[in-house]
Amino acid sequence: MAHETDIPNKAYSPKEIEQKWLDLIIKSKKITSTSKNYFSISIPPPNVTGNLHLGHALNTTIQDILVKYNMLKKIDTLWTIGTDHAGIATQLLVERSLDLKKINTKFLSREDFLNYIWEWKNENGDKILDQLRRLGLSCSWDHIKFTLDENLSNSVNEAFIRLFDKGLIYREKTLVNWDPKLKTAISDLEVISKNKKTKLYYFKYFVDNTNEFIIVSTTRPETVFGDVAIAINPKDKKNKKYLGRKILSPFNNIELSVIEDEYADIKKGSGAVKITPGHDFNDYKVAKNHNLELINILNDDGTLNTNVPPDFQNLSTIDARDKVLDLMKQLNLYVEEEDIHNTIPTGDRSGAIIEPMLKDQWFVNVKEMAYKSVKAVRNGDIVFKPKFWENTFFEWMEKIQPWCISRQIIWGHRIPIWYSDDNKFVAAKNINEAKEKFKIKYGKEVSLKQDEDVLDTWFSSGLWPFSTLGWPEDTQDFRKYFPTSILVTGFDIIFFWVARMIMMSLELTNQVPFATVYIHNLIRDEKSQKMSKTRGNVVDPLDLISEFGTDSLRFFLASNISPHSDIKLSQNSLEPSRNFMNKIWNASKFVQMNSNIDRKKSIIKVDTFYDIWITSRFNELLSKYKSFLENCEVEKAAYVLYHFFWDEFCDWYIEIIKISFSKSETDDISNTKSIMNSVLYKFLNLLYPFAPFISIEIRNQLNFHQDTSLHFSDIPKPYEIKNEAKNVKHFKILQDSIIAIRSLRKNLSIPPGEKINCYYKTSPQSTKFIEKNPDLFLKLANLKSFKKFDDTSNVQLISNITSYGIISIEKKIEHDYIIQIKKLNKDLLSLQNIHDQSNKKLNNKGFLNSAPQEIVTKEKDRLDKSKEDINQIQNLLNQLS
RNA sequence: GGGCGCUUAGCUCAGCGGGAGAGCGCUUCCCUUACAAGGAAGAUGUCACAGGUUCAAAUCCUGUAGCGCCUACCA
Repeated sequence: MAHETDIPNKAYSPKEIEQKWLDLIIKSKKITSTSKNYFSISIPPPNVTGNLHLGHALNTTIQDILVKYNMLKKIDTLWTIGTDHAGIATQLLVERSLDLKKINTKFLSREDFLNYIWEWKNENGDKILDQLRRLGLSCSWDHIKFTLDENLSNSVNEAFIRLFDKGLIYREKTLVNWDPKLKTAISDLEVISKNKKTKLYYFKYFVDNTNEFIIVSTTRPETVFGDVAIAINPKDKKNKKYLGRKILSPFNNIELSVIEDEYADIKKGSGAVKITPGHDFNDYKVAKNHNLELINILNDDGTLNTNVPPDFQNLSTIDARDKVLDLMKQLNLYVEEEDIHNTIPTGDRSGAIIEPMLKDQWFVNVKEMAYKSVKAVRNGDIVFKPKFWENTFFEWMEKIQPWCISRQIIWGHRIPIWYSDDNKFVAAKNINEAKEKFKIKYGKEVSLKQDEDVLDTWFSSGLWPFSTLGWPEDTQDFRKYFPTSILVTGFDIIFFWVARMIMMSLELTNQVPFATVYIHNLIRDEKSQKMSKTRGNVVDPLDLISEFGTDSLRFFLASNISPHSDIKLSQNSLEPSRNFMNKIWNASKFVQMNSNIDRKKSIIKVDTFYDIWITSRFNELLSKYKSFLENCEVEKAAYVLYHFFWDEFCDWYIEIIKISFSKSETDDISNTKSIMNSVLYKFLNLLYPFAPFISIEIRNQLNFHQDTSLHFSDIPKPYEIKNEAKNVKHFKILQDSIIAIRSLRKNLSIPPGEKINCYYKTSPQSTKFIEKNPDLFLKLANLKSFKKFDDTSNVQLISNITSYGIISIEKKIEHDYIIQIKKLNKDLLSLQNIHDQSNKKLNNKGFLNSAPQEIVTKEKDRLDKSKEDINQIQNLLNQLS
């Protein structure tokens, strides 16, 4: 064993190389083509507070491969880049950092607070973009978008006003999801149901001040102050007698009536349910139907308000619950409690328990928009890949609720609604327009104030594919690149984002936002756990890049995409990709060392059987590669690149041409050198979208391209090949024979260094081919001689069978051929299995009648071949016994 | 509760109607001047289970079991 330190470093080291080419690779390249053909993507904008994680890396690598592939096709390509202002997340983050500086945001004016946030944004907002740049993405880096930029804000206002004018945006006082920690309304999507173990409590409520009582069960005793009724099911015989009777609430002396409603479930709890319409969505509906009043018992911060007895005021709901329970016990109203599993609504950003609260908020009526969106997907105007995601999309769209879009925070697009003192309002882009509109609508000029709230961040994200292109202005970009070609994103934001983009786009532009939605999966750790800071299992892509190189990371991601399962990342996941880069690096070194040819002079003639073979294999690669990428099958394209290069170009082609290079230069040899260079160069073109850094470096080291300031810019043409079939078959003879000899050598424990005599027995055509290329066989199998076996010769043999004939070596006394006998027996067994299967099929009339002719022919050939091989192998075994 | 997906080699996953595949790991041999991050030769599977459709099923259909994800107001 040599020590590692003794060996000069031959491995590919990506670091300097990637630095060297980064600028060139990310430099956006404008193709000025008059063709209407285009390829455009709008990136899922990362949060401005974001930090690069593997999800971004996967998502952008997929997009970049598609973009670079289309650039190779010389198609006019646009990939917009930018960030999302991430309203709540950003505001929270800046709040916290101000808190550290002892600045209390409660005492800041809106303007001052906003200034602080902008300051933060200007200092830190490019971090995620700088990190993304390191991946070598071909985005339009010179036109970075931000959802709060003037143009995009203009789109938001325009969208709001148009939807408002169509009556699709409206204001309503209703129950909303209220985050008491953030003190804002949030949409139903931002509420996460968490399963928790809680208790169900049973209480007595006395009827009409008698001794009769009804038992009511609840998980939220603290809401007793908001109760307005007790509901029972119409079919509930047990409780029916209480109908219409009055119950005096023991807590605030409010009279509760016992009402009948289908909502009450006989099987749940006691069958009687208290109705708290101020803080429960179901109860709210019941109350509406029965014209019940509504009591709000909570302050905006979630504590109990002045509608509850003084002792309970300003308590948190949790404290209030304990206190109510105590009181219940004191009053002898407490019956029992039961452990149950319950789902608790929590805020996705704050983690706080979400309270239904009665509030005035802005909503989008999305019902009709959702219907149109479903239609667009159903009739194929938009296609999901993989298709099964369409079901998820339909399911949500079909039960979609009005979208609450107003948020009581300051970082975001301020709602373009202007109020008069008497609460009349108009929607307008600015104060002047508002005044004009107000005058037209109400006939008077008054002072107006803009709504204090801002819009849900997803409202602006929903416009992203066209707002980034300049909509509503009739810009060149919008005309040229919209609808975008494809959206690449994770399944986790199908509802948040994809669905809303489709709805907004159809409503506002009358076009789909993209033709295809490509949904990819998540990256998890090796135990298949989600990566999260709390688990501490987050892998930083930048760490992977410094350890393995960007190209390795990209190639790893590209080759591990899987429609059905998440990508699992472990310690050595990137090794295969790194090894592949190293292989490419070293093979290129070989090409370089053997490229003493004049490239300009050499005319490529595909002549020798191995040149024909490798170019034929390349053509196959090329056609698969193209069809895979046209279908967004990135992982399959990566697979064929890998196996072409490693298994075919390196393991066979290079090994063979080495042998001819060791001879004195002939025309054939310099021709082969040209082919070798050409195949490598064409391969690099195809590799470029996957591994841009190493591709460009090798291209320039080998002087494949005179102008080093250029990207790769071609999809290579296939080779024109003559006599392909015959020569490919010859190549197969060579391969099979070599493998058979090596196998024999191994089974007989003949050292690799020992030259041996070898024999073959095959058809006249194959014989002719072998005789023409003796040295290839001698060198590749390390033989002393390779001769045609003559039955009359008096040599004893040990043999292997190949698809083209028999390969044998001389039997010697020292050979222990037990292993070889075992191998031949194994071959025999599998041949017999094939034989029996084929025989059975061909004796089956159903098969002969129903199967396609080509399958039947194939089966006959298979049977014949297996018969022949079985005979051969039995002979070979006889020789050894 | 509703929906979706998965179950194939020791591990991670392709294949999705006509001969069971890849990468890693494993066994044996080899530092052969492109590459030991390498080369060569190998071993390894009732394709979850049960029915059905078909001349033919890992592949299509139905059911069962287990796993995962999404979704839902359970007082």
